[in-house]
Amino acid sequence: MSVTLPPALPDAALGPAFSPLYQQIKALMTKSLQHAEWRPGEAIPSEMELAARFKVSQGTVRKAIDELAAENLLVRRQGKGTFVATHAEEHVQFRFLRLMPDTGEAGGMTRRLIDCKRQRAPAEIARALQLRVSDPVIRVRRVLSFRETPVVLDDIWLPSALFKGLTAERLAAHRGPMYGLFESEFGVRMIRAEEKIRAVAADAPSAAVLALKVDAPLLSVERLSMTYGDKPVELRRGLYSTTSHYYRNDLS
Amino acid sequence: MSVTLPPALPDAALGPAFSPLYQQIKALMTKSLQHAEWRPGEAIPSEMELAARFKVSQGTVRKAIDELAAENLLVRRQGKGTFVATHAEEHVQFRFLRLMPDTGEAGGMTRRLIDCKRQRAPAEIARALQLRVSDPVIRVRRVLSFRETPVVLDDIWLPSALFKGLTAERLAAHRGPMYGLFESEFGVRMIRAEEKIRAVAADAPSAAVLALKVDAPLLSVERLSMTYGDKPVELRRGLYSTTSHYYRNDLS
DNA sequence: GAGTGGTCTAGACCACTGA
DNA sequence: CAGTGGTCTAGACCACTCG
Repeated sequence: MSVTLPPALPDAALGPAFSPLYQQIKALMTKSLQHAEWRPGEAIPSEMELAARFKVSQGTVRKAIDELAAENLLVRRQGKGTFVATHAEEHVQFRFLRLMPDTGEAGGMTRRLIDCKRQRAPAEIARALQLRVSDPVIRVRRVLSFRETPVVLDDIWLPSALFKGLTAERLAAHRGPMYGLFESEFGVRMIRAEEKIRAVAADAPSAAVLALKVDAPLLSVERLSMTYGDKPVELRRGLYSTTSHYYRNDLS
Repeated sequence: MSVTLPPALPDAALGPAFSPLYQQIKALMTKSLQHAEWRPGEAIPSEMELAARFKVSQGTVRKAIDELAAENLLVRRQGKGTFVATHAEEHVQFRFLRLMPDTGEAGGMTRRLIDCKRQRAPAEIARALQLRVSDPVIRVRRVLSFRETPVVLDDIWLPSALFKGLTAERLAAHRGPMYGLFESEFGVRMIRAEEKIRAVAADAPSAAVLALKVDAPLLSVERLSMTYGDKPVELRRGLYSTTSHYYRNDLS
């Protein structure tokens, strides 16, 4: 590998035009992940092998892996190897759902599918997902319950183009987190997400599902999830009942 | 420095009992920060100087600094040096306040102090701040407004022992973020915080201050802030109006 | 014991800052 | 220009896992 990149344009083009070697390696490795050369749950080649492949030192590969691990794309396990992160594992189940019960541990949520149907993307949804208006989308509604008590009402929009063949049956049959299904069945891996949180009053249908009074205060959590290259692939609006749960956030 | 630590107890005591050199260096540097040998905004010694002081290689110091920078305790500036992070700077003003206007940029918030008085800690506050019940605390109430519109009502509890001499006058006189004042005037630096977020209905007094109707839905943001050693030093309950703002969170 | 990631070193050179 | 942090290398050794 060379440290300097050939300039894509004459020097007139601005910009740093300098990228450290390990960043170039990181970009190459990200492509291997994106193109599913390495699949979720599998081990990637050892640091030594990668160093040989890219013709750099182990330390340089290491720094690239460090950053990918910091971004939760890879997981290192000493003595075993470096693995592609997956949403299927137990201990990462609640990386995206930040709702905690007032007392006790996270987890123990049960899912109930309400419906799953195809429709045309409304303007607002299309814009968020970078689709054309009236492009086909799949809309999923479901409820999460904690010990028989409904706590979350989710309304999920997915681009049909990426999730061909997703049906209510397949959703209902699936065990484990939804992002695990997306990953294993559709090759769509959620990397990061942005949430916008507001307080709203429950409307009649939502109140009914969540067993609350109309106008009860609810957390509205609008989540836009991105895959590789910051491409948005899911828009989700959750209504969270916070009578015995809270949304947890760590600032640092 | 030696890599192995002398065992504090006979081998019967469990535990890894192995701490890498750079972690030991990191701990020493954290103490220098905690004891104000290096003050917010100032430069710490160069990597070479620290390597000489601790009798390790530059790379080892570097790794320690890397972690402290990742935890926002230090800030690296290429060509200039490594600096102690501070809450006084512009670009970190909104590291802790995650409220964004629906349209436009963050910032532009004005503060108005409602009151600041001494009282005895109620049980719940005492527990969170790890004080004894009825230990003296300072309670501050204030409003944040965005373009003349009140948006946040904060209720803040501080242990009197740490903030001796904090008065309404000093609070009112101060420009810039409150955490900047705590840092420069009281030597208390907020390192990280945990927030618990719920949706609640506005009570009459809160509604009046925020110019909303009674029972309007509000975000209740309960923040526990910690200083070095994860010692809790502030409990804050904010009520956020989310009619034209939202709480932003990034998941990754 | 062989293979993995994790630590540590010493030295070279690069990019950035400011006097 | 000297001094800072940032990158890269080559090699040694350590801690962990598993057969």
